[in-house]
Amino acid sequence: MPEEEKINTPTLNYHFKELTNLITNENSMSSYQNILNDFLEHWPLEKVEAISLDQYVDIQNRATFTQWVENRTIELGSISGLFGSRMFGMYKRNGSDPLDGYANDELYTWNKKYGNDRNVAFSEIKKHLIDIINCSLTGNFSKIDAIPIPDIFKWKVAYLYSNERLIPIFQREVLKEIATYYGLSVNSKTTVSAIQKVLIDNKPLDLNTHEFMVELWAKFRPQKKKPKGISTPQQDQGEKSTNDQKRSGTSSYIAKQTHNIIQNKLRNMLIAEYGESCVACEKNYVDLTLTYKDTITLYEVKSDAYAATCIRQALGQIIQYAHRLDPTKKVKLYIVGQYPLKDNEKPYLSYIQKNFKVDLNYMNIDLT
DNA sequence: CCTCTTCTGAAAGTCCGTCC
DNA sequence: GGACGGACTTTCAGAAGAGG
Repeated sequence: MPEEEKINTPTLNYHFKELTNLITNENSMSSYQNILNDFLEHWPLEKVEAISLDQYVDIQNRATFTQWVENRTIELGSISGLFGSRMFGMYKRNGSDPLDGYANDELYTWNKKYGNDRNVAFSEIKKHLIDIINCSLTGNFSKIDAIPIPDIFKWKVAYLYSNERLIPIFQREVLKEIATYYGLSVNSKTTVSAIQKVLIDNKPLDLNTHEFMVELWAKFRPQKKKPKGISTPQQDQGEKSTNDQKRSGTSSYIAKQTHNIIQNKLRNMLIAEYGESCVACEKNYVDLTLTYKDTITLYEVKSDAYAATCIRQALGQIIQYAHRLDPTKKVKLYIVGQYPLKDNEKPYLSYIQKNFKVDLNYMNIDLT
């Protein structure tokens, strides 16, 4: 077929929609961490060690391990539709004919290499599954490459148990592109674990695994045209919509709204005083950056109702942002909250100012 | 022997009919 | 309309074969 490349499959679009929903609807209970915790509570290693075939794969049963990995954790990285049920190693047929080239009995279909008998084959698959989990728990990812379970499923399982030390992207093509982008020369012998290592090594400190995955996926997901250089965090993204929720960890929807309102208001104030060209929004993950004469001022906005808490939350972040700035420039740091410092909070700030050699200050933006 | 080509099987990826 | 699952297609590495 000529051409013009096939666009995203519905599955992949669905995947992306889910991901962005997950990031934007922070008030929902389904933060990725909740989903991950939920999965790990349901399927600790001990339970997998005792798993039966019925608990592993079944028809019309959302409680199975494979359902959990494929569908109930879809927001953490989709493997749906990429290899059908074959990726599980063994699946239960739903009235369909035995599958050519595979071993079949009256109920199940599985890869011949696992054995001729259903039970032998399943215990083989189970052994591999436990291997994957053990390797993942201990961070021994390179050993996972050789475990004979289809890649797509294998690495999703590995991700779930990896304590977020793997990036949940599983399509070989996409992985290959990302690795190439980061300078790894990829050929058919390049292992997934090697690519994963490159991804992890390139994860910005400011992003968690999930946020980084969303960013990579937005940039590299299969589509008609390669989006050369979609917006990167280095670019000023202009005024932030207060409805447009960007990255963030665990903060609530309300908190996020407040954060954006403060950020926009401060941005407008700075532009009014210094001009638009001096003010950058979300540059290098910094909420606002003011470059004026020989001084760079970083503003980290926090939405907590107490100035001291804002300072506590922002301190680590803003110092990390500051350390990579041009050392020949003067650097000022501002932590920005909604409310002024209360008298009993002032000693906290004074203590930091006295004991750390950074030009750190606090300001508040009145929203009323 | 060595190198290049062809063959082959497994894995990966796509398409599409069925069912709900 | 979406999810599922099976048939079909493509890709790729290794084996086998052909030719020098």
